Amino acid sequence: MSQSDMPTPPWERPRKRPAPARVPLTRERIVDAAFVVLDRDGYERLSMRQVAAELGVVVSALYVHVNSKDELLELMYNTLFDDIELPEPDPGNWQEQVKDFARGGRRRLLAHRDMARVSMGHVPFTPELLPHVEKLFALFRAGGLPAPVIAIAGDLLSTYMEGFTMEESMWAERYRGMDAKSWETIRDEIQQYFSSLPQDRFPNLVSIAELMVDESNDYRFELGLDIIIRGLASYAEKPDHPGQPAEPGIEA
Amino acid sequence: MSQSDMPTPPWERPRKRPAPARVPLTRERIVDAAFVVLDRDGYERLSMRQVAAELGVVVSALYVHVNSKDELLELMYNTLFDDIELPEPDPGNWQEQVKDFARGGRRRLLAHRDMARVSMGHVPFTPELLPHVEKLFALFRAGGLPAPVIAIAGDLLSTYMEGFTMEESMWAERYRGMDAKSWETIRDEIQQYFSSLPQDRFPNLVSIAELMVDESNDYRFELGLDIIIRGLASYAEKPDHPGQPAEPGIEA
DNA sequence: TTCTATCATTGAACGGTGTTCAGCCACAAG
DNA sequence: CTTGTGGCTGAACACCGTTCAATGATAGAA
Repeated sequence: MSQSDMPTPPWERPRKRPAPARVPLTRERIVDAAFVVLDRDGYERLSMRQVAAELGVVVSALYVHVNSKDELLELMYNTLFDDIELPEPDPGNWQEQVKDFARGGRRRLLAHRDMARVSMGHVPFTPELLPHVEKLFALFRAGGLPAPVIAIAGDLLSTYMEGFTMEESMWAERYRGMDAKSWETIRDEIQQYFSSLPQDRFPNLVSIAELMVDESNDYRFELGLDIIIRGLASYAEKPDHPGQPAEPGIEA
Repeated sequence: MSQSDMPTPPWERPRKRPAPARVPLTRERIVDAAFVVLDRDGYERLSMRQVAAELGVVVSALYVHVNSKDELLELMYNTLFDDIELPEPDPGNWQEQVKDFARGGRRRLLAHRDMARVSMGHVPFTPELLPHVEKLFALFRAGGLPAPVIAIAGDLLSTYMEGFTMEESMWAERYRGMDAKSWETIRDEIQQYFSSLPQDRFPNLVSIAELMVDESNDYRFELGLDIIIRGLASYAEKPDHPGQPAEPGIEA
């Protein structure tokens, strides 16, 4: 550290390996540094230059290991699927298994600041992500869902996960750095704003507003999940009662 | 046009009002120009400077009417709700009414290139948008949905709309400017890629893949919509059979 | 040990971006 | 005719993603 700042004395022959000097740059170290920047500064300030600075390196060094910022963001997106262990499909428990998948997804998205924004606009169709999609589809299959329903169920689930988390973190971002007390104040102000709307023109908004502020995000996420799962389950071909595979366009 | 390029002859006294010279800048004209740029160049190239150029004006002139690029994007987002006419709630037809709302939303999102990206990350809670939210909530209310379900149903529907359309236009963007023939080729390649996956490791992916390529986006969107509506309807308090308001966590 | 080839890393540059601000100039009010 | 006022200009600031010639250190060959 401080040694390298000293001028080299003339009698000191340059050593073979002066030190482990620099840890070599790798894709993994770059992704790690990107997460440090993301967590500290947020998505808007996540730049190649900041990542390079975090690694104590000049920006162009990054481009040896990563082709573009887009590619770096994709690498960050891929980490969402690291260490996921989807369970063996259990036909009697597929609904809870699917829910657990979604809960885990939300947890991972919330683990890094603005991660939902990184995730948005990526599709898990890269080769290393396909096994996970396959296992999710297996859960749906175990539930007896017909093929066309499975083909859309993944999108439905992941857009909900990402969209909900996105909204969630947008609010978190807007009031970042507030202590619990001023957040209480804000919450009251929001609630009061909705309550102050003319009751005759916005009856539903007014009556719903307190729910949207009072209920925890966990509860709301869980409820949305239930709605989706119920909708999916309504298409299940019961092993006991086959037929009625329920074409779209036919009302329940 | 060409006259203004000519040097002014010395005998020509400067006229009081040489012409209606410039149409004055307004928020509306700026938003219109922004859409021209968006449709022509896409989201990535939508910059304040490009919008200014489109109006034949220097970039800093925009900031007299618009506080930031973010505000301009919000103005663009708000146009999604222009001229929407939500119908009077019909309890017997609420499901179709809600679907129509979603279909209209998708149509509007697809009407401008990359509009889904603009929309993403905005929440319809500005004062001018609240009436539309109110009317949507009224449809849910007419369907007999309990308050907590209504409070999440809007999010569910809009994240699906935006997420689906987003994915849809990402594919469109990737193969922009291709004629129908080469698109057929691409489609075959995608299908062949999925079919070439090892059948023993990806049985579901392989069997679903052809659906995801064959079925039209319209069909898939409609199916996802059906799933959501069915899930919502399962929470409806039937006027005939009250009770069982269906708390989340209770399986259907 | 010395030379050499390779490749990660540097530093500078290019052409963009959002945003600010002192000044200018046309127009409307007094 | 004078005086504001306010929309517009042009220049500047501090960033951004990306490229590329030159450099430096390392590993292998001689």
